[in-house]
Amino acid sequence: MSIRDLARHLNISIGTVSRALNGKSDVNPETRERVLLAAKEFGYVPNQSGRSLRQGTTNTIGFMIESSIETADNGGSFFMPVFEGVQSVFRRHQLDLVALLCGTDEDPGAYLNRIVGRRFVDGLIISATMRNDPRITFLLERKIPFVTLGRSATGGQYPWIDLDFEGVAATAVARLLKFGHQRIAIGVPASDINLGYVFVEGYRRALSANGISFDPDLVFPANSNEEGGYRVATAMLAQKQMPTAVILVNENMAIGLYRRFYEAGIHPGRDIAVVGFRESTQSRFLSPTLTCFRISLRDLGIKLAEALLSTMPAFTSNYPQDSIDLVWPMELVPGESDGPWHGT
Amino acid sequence: MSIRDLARHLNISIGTVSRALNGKSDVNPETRERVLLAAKEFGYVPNQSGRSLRQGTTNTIGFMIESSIETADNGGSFFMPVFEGVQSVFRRHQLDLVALLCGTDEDPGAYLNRIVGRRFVDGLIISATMRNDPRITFLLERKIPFVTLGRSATGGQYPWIDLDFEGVAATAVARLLKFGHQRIAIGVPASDINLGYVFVEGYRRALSANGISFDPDLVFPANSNEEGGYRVATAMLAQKQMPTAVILVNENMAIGLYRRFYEAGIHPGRDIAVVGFRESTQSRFLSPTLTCFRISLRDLGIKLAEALLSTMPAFTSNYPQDSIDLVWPMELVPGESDGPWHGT
DNA sequence: ATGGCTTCCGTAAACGTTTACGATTTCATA
DNA sequence: TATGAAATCGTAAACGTTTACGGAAGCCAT
Repeated sequence: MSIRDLARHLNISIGTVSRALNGKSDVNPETRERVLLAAKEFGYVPNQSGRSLRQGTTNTIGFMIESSIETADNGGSFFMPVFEGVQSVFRRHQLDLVALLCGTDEDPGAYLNRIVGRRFVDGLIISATMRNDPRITFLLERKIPFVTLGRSATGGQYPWIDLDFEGVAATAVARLLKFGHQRIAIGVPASDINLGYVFVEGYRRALSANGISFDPDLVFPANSNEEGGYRVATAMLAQKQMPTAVILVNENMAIGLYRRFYEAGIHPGRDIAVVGFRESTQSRFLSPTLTCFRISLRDLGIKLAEALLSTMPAFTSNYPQDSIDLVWPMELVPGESDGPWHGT
Repeated sequence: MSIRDLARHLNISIGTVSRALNGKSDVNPETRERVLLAAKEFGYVPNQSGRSLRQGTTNTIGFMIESSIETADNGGSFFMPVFEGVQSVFRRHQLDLVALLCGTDEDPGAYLNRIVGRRFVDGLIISATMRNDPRITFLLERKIPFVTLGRSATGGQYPWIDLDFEGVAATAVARLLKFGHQRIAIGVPASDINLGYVFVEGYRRALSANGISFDPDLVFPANSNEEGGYRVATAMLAQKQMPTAVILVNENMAIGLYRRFYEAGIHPGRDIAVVGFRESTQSRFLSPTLTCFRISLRDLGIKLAEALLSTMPAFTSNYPQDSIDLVWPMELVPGESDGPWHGT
């Protein structure tokens, strides 16, 4: 069922059919009606390859999400709602969104090169941004529209949206200090992911703002999953003077940390204060429920989509290019996992 | 950088370039060498649209995963590893894999129609199969190669791979009976997803095999997330004679159930036995650790890919079509969440 | 020397669209 | 009636590939 068949059936030229379907002005309203009707009747859907070839645009956007061993187990819970939000915007513009997962056995750069080289997508959303991210320089020099979820130290002019990890760390520190805690630990990702730097930077600044000196022994790098949280707790227990509070970079670490403390007979929320990121269905059902930060991932996705569209020539009129760099604020949700310090 | 540019630069025809790149036999080894070298030098990657248009095949496979509200929070942890496995197979055949997430505000049928109509993919992997799944009949009549993750009651001839939920339920029941439990509850998805039927069927059969009559009051339908587990526990607590054991369809429900029992002062593993599905990083770090079932999701993905390839004409020679319907066995991993019954 | 076979390569058509351009008709206006 | 503008539509080229077909050259056996 090609446009040619449709034209033959209607006894008009394929050019007219195409114009009718694409809403061009120079076509009789009556014939347009006939074309649209026939198209619906035969279930005609334009062949994307033919269209792409002619227009040089594929009408699809790629969302590159990581699937590393480290985060494979929990990454999905984060990305799904974001994806939803992105898609809700793109659908309005007839853009299809596909998720691109680079396998762990393939180099992300090579993967990206193949995807981009094939002219597979018109634009890209990049996540899990590294501090030095070769993907960014690659896309910049190829002039492919993209937006990153997570800022980066990589140079160049490109839009990004980032969660306010600095603010999260600062808020958590301030809260714990107010509770009377003095030795506040922090669990950060061991990888080169940029948010780790931002997170610890916020932590450091909040401490110094309150006149507390930064102690590198209180920074615990770990994988950002349950196993990492378990290791953080183990490391904390091994210290001469155990911290009385800990801030974690996600909720999966909290589960592992809870476990280790459970084994040691230490009760989070009573014997030690825990603040995590991010509020989720899980965080509300842990025992104790986790003090964490709320964010609408769907809204985040919407913003991401809009930021990307603002850099794509065909859409830049609808989405002005002002202030596309954005630090996403988050609201603290108190749980049972932290509270006043009543230790020695 | 098109094939034409490449040909011009090498002073040969574009036909020869194409043949050289595609490994056809009728091309001088020496010129092939030159072509390959130049292609690499200029970073030439064939335009997928042009290729698709000519060949009628897109070299991409779609993996349709659901993103419903219910499972958005935990679905990712399941799919990511499966995706990895699928991709590892497809990469060997130069096939690109993309994840297709149908938004919650769009009808899955319409979504599929658009994707298929555009000739976007050569084949599809369908997951979260419903008991009556219109997607299946649609793909069958369109003759699009596909494989489903999860069997279905929908008629027709198509390959599927399913986890052995029937076996899981049976094994769990047998184990709990051996522990002396008599009133064994089961938490099942409230939706029309097919695995719910299979799950409860295995439960029912295992009971009758052991001479225990099936009690519908012990079947608790719920959303398969933390909140659902919480509700199951609440419903259990409300019964005159509370069940002494419960089998859950996933680990997220276990977290919610744990929470509700925690609030009621009831300790899973001591006061009530819990068996969940599926072993994950999480299940090992819950307190108590969850008795559940192990499965290699990556291997599952590999099998899915092979099953799909066996139905695609271009690959059917490498992947024979025998026995593509597969029930995936799973191994029980004992945890702390169940044990002998020492109640009244 | 002729014929036939092999090897290698160029030519051109085809895939399904979109769109610039020109042709035809209509219609109001001078 | 002649003229020009507006409305509508058909024609054909172009996008980047692949591939069927045929031609040219080289080689060997007759």
